[in-house]
Amino acid sequence: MRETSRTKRADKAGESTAEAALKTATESAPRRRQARGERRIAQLLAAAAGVFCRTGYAAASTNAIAREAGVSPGTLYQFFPNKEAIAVELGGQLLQRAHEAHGQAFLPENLDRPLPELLDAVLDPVIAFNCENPAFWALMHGSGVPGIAQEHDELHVGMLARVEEVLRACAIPTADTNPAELNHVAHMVLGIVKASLELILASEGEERAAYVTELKAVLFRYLDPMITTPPPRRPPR
Amino acid sequence: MRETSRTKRADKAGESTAEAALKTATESAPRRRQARGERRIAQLLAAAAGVFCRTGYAAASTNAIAREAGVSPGTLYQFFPNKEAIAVELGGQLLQRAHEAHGQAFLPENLDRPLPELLDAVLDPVIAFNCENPAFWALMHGSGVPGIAQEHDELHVGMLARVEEVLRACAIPTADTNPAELNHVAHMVLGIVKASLELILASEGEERAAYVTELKAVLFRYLDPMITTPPPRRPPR
Amino acid sequence: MRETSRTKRADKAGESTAEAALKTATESAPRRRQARGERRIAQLLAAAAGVFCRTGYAAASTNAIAREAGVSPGTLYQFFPNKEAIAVELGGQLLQRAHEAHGQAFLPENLDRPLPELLDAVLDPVIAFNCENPAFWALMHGSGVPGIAQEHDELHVGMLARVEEVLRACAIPTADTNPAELNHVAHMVLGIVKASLELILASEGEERAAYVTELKAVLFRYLDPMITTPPPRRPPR
Amino acid sequence: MRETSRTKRADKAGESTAEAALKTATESAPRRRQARGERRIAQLLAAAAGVFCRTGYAAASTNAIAREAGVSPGTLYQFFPNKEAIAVELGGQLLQRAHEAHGQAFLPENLDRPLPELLDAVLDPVIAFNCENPAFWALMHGSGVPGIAQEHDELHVGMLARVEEVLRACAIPTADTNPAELNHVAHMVLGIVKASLELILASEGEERAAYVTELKAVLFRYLDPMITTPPPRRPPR
DNA sequence: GATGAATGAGGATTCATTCAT
DNA sequence: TATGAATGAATCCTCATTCAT
Repeated sequence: MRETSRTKRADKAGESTAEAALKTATESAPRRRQARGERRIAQLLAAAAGVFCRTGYAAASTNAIAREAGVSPGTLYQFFPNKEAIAVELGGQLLQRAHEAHGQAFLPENLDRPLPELLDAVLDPVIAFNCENPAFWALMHGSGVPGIAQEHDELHVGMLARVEEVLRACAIPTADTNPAELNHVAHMVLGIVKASLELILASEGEERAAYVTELKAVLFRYLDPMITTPPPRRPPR
Repeated sequence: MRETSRTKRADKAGESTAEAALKTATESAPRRRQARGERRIAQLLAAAAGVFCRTGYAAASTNAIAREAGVSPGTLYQFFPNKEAIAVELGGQLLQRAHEAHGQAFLPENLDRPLPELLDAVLDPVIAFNCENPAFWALMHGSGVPGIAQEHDELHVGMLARVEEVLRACAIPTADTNPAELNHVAHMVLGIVKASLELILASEGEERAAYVTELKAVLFRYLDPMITTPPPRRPPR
Repeated sequence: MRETSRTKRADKAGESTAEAALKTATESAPRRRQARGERRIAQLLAAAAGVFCRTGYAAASTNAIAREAGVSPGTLYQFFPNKEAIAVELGGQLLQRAHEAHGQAFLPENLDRPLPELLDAVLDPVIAFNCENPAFWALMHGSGVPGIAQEHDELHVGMLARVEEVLRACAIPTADTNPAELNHVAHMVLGIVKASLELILASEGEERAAYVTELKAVLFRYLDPMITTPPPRRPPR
Repeated sequence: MRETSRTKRADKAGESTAEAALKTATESAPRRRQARGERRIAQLLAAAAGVFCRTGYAAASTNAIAREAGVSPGTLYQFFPNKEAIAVELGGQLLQRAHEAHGQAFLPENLDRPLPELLDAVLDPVIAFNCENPAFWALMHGSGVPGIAQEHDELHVGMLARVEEVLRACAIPTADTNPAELNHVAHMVLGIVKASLELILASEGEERAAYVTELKAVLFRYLDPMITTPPPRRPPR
């Protein structure tokens, strides 16, 4: 009954290249208009990020977002069919960037390193990303939006998979015999990271650094005993 | 101008002594009526707990709570001056029970035990309490209600203090030199417990047990190296 | 659709004397009950007077009246079918007393006195009554209750008639030729009295006395030129 | 936490200069839109005036006002933050016009005229204003709104001052010796005017004219004896 | 595209009134 | 009778969403 779907921008994005070619002649004006549209969207999403951060998704009113973006509510609805779509789009973008950050975190070569280095390599980008995009938490945590929940779940599942992958690569003995347990460990690791992230985001300066150190200590001590590896491990995949 | 306090009962203070005398003989009826009121309150709080659990405080409508309790909206307001008061009362009751559970958890004699037993002694009641009162999380986490936030903070500070106390009792070396670091460790411990609690609450049966075990493992491995007390420890699991 | 009518007490009041006679044997118990009922009604009306005085009729809640009377809302409805009935009953009682006061004010022999004495004789009881029954104004003025409005109108009409009567007795020349004008004068007199009454009620002590004097001065100077009766008059104050 | 002030418009402050530039060419459209808003406000205020007049402030529901204005309740709240603000705005506008009317009434040159002319000069504009703005009474009298009460008090105090000024100018002997008494006289005059105004507003045509005449007669006869200014006066009517 | 007015379904809360005890 | 809980319609107000310009 209600449109849960994407934004209207997606429709334009789906234009076939053929049509795009046809328009090259008169392209300057539309392009500018399209560019302005993009700017508006970015503007709106930035505003939404700010408002969501401050008040949470539920308490954020579309009017507040429009006002923060310096446009009228009508304009907002020119680009997003409803409030949820804003969150989904914003979540998507943040997710995209999160994936990039994580891609950088879970490099294959990291798997060969000793655990402390591995933790540095994986956690630092994740922490950095979250510090730079505080709205990410606000959205992913308890927005209650189905669309977001799905995205969040996808992200979560992805991260779980990556963590499990790392754990498997580190050759935890129980992992081979009991995949369920490995899953539990991965969940715990993720949970610990999230909990610490909250402390990290809430603090700054030296305190923040201290929490980062502490997080790594927790994970190191938790995971180190699980790791069989003396030396000989072969890169996964 | 607005009553923020408990219920609206006890308005009959102005009763003439004559009438009061008339009633002493037949006091059982009023008492039964009062009992009904208490039952309603319990009913309403239970309903509120359910609704808050499902939708969170902000999205919970008083009408929904009344409906869940099987009464009319007006009845709800006979016992609570406003939505917030319901949350505060419920939070207060849960807090009370939480304090009892925690009192049982942080017994002085536990401090002398080896870490694994200490963890069992402390965590088991906390976990049990949270499993039995899932609304506790829903309320304490992000209700946005000032009264609740205060209660939560008090609880949080109290728990931090207790954790620090335990840590200090276990003679963590850094604790003496650096109280700030001890505070960070306490925060981490609490964060880890909370994160795990979420996993524990979201699962059941064997999986839940597994997460409990995992939580204890995490904390043991995190804290054990900090403990000066020399010999008698045996890795858990 | 709604009972606008009298109270339930009225029903009992209407008991035929025959029935009353039948009951004389067992009268002591009922009489006490009835007496208690009367007390309750008096209690409730007193409470209503207070609340109406403080907040006005519209803003007065039945619960507040019951509370002020020290009884439960249910009890209030045992004696009055609805909020309006309370106002009507209270208005009726006050009106009764007002009529008594006015009856004392408009004595036939006063008509023969010189104007200053006449004014004293008429105004003093009216003023005294209103000072002693401040609820009278609160109710009569802008209660918006149809029943009250009617009572008020009756009172008003009655007073107008009496004032006209006095004026006519004083043989104002225009009164004979133009009854409409006489009516206007009566209205003005009443209006002036009411306006002054408000000032009188709002003040106390010497100030109140000053306003009383002023009121009489206004009326004297207004009416004196209209009076045919030639001889001996001396300006007041 | 809540906006008590004017309307919610003027939120577009954050507009980028780029868009602002785009619009300068087509400014007529926004202006027309704004004009529509102004019209709506006027419409709503007119509706409010009507409803307040009929039912009084307290009993007037915002939905009723919206309905009377032919708009939805939401629209009303687009322009006024709450019910009180409507009353305050309406009161303010009426007060403004009242001040203009009164400014016209209390011209300095009037003070030199004989009393009957002075009364004409002062009363006629006041009466005219009140006849044209019947909502003025409804609002100023017993709205119970703090904002209004303040406005009303200011008006009242202002009028008292003006009346006292006039009285002093007319060189009432007692005024010099006893300022308190002068104040009482001013209060009486105002009270008489108000009472008469009620009669005037409630009637029409010849009757209304008659009451106007009567009011002036009352005031003339009340004040004339107080005036020192020697001879030239002629009884009115 | 942009604007801001318009909409109306809800949500919190009150209160006159009724009812079981 | 007295009690106080129960009712539900009505009130003020909000906000996601739509529409005319």
